[in-house]
Amino acid sequence: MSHLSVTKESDIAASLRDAGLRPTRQRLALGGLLFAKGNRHVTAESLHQEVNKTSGHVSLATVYNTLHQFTDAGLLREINVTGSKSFFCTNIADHHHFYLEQDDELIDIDGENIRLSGLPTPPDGTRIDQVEVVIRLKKDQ
Amino acid sequence: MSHLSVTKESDIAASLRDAGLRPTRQRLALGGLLFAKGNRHVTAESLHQEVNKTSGHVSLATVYNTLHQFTDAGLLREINVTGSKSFFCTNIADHHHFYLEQDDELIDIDGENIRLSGLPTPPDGTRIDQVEVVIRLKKDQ
DNA sequence: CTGTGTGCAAACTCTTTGCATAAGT
DNA sequence: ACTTATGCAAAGAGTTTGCACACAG
Repeated sequence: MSHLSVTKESDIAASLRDAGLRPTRQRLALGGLLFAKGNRHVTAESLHQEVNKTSGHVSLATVYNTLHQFTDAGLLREINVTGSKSFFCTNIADHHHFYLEQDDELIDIDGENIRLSGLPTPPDGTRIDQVEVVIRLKKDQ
Repeated sequence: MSHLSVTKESDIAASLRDAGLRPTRQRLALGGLLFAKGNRHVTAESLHQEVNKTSGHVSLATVYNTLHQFTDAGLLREINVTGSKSFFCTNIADHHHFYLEQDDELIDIDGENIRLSGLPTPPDGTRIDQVEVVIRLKKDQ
């Protein structure tokens, strides 16, 4: 339950504590990469490579664990556009995505711009958890 | 390039030939299951089990190959809602989906009912390939 | 100290691939 | 006959798990 563009390490530590997560070296390193700059879209693999180039070593298993813990804590959102890997998105506000098929890359679309009308009512006994709009883009030619 | 609710085996054979696919026993069996009844959502695994209960044996690799060939031919649409497996949908008209998280199940939403407004223009050099709306549903309580 | 967190390697799921055999035209 | 399709088993990608060791409070 925190702000998104937390820059100072102490703020990240506080967000982690709020989420019931001990601010370990690994979590601080990953949180630093994820929340320092603006909105980002990472995969476990891409974040793993990044953290091991900049901060110290973090194992891939820990990257997976941490991404899921951050997601459960509401600090990240998980997005699935391809059948294989998952993206994790640091923008937890209501928003949608362009997906550049050739580059396998996501681009945020601000949520307030898009309006959906004519949604049918969900089946009985269910409620809407999330509305995901993915606009797949192909490069011209 | 064909109709969806093809019932007769000869029609399926014709659709396959139109798509440049030889009407083999396996493709006819899978096509029969996919296109005989109304709109369906299958996974490779579910279709594999189904075909091996009803028609003769078809290997899982062939089910995968066939699903992709049918998709390339425009007879199916591939949908990704979870990071792991893919769904294949026999409804190739413009439409969207409810996703029942607890049951890992898709439900069609007719495309003409939903209207999206406020879509930003795609980045330069790209064009919209497809707009996918997935409404994730949770069961009450 | 005590309980969490981490790293490694192995396991697991879904999917793709290589190659010999079978089947369609 | 000639070509394409199939089946199997192996390999591949992405992810998860079990367990011993390390670290935070």
